[in-house]
Amino acid sequence: MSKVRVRFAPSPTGALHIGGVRTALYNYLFAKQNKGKFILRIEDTDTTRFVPGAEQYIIDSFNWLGITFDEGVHIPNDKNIAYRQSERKSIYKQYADYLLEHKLAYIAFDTPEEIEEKRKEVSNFQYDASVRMQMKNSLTLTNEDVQQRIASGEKYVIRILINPGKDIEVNDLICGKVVINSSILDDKVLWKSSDGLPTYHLANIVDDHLMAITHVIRGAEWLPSAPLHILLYQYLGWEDTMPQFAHLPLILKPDGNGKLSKRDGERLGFPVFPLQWKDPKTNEVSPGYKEKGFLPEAIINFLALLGWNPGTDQEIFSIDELVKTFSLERVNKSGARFDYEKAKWFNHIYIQEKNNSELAKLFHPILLEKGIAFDEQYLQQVTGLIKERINLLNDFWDQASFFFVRPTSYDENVIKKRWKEDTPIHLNAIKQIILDVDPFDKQQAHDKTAIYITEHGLNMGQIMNCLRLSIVGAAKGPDLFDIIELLGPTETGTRIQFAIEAIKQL
RNA sequence: GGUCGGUUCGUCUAGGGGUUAGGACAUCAGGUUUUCAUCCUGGCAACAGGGGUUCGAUUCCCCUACCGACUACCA
Repeated sequence: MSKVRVRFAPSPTGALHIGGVRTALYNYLFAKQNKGKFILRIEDTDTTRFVPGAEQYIIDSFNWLGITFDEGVHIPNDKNIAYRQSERKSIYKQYADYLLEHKLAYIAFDTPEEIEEKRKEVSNFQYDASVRMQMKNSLTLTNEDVQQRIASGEKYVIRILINPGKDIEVNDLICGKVVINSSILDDKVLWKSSDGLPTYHLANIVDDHLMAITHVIRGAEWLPSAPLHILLYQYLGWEDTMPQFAHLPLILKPDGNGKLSKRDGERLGFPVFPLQWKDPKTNEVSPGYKEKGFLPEAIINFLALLGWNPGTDQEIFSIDELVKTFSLERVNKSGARFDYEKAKWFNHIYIQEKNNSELAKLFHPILLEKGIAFDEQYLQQVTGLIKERINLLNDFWDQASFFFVRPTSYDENVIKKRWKEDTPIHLNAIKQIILDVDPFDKQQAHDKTAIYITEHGLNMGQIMNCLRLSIVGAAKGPDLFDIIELLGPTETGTRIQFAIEAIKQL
């Protein structure tokens, strides 16, 4: 068997959708597993939908995710091969001409408006065998007429000629054998003279052939056009090297019906793009997983399991393990609903797996943004204390702000429930106890505080919570004496003082 | 409308002619942490419906329902 070569071929019409990321991931895993090549090809044959910056966004996204390519638009190659279809423009026409010569395609002059009109007149109008002899094309017009129209600059398209009544088999690696009758296919436009560019169908088949693609792994929305593609391989005489197809199930909305869309993310409050994306036309900004505080490894793991499973109970997979374990055979046929909660759970797991110094680095941007000066050693210690309490990197500030700034407010519920008239007296006493442990020792400070509380016949929960309140500002956070140790006795004393003053005012 | 595909806990899924239908997320309850979160333990919770085939169907076959994709000079 020839060497595995697969491709991811997005259209630069906007940000890379999470479903596209999964498609690319499965291609990547398949390529790596088979020691094959993974190619990034940009399918920009629709000039009207081209969005500047989209291609770079796609590349940036894969860089962040750690999904790498062997060939592609962003990788220089010495053979001077173009991986952007707009730059391969000159390649396609000859294949359309070949089809024309062999009477497997024909020239059609019907304008988009005329066809639109037909669609209004006739319900379920389809440009196919049933109507093509009533249309303006090289099948109905004389050769001279056709030549003259072309010479005079009349716009035309080249359509594939599909003979009705033939069963076409798609042997899909995931869906199995799917049989479709050619009668339901229309004579699809392959090439248009208006811009000299092929449509998706032609460009895709020509490029896959020229790039020696062995497996086409793509979204299930392509399954209905697979028969057309197979026909094209046959027409062009490339049947023996035709790639194998694998159509991936769709990613569905978390609620309701239909496939996941950008709007669902906005509506339900989660990203659908890897990186933040600013639409150059509308200036609308959509959040990305990165900005939300996700780790790329977590996204990869989550996406890998959305539509595929190893057949075991294992859920946590490194990318290397995925490369080893992944198989197209175990990809599901049915669509999978997107589950943001589970994505967050994966992220939580991956955060725990990082060591403190790695993780601390990921918090730098947050502190920088807040304008907080910090000591790396200190940050790493804080990280160690709070890491198990967060799901997203962005939860950091919520869980750790008090390590860097004094509380500016105190949780009213805690005050109401715990703060008594004599609380300040006892807190002052405890403050002194902590200050007196010199050099400071966490265990000693704790024990002496506990002794004080029992000796005075006080309620442990009440006093400890008030102490926490004055240091943290709320009833949350890691072990109180761990916090005190990091903050230091002096800062702790100051905070107790501040809290007593502030709460007195209330 | 037509073509194709799909349907196991709320969600992702395992399983497969005889199982207490398993796991994970979410959720609920206990425990730990004198806080909150984590963590641990446990609970709730599913084979879309109807016909076959069979001693026996969630599993195989057919039909129905529902869901989805596609049906462009878009990809």
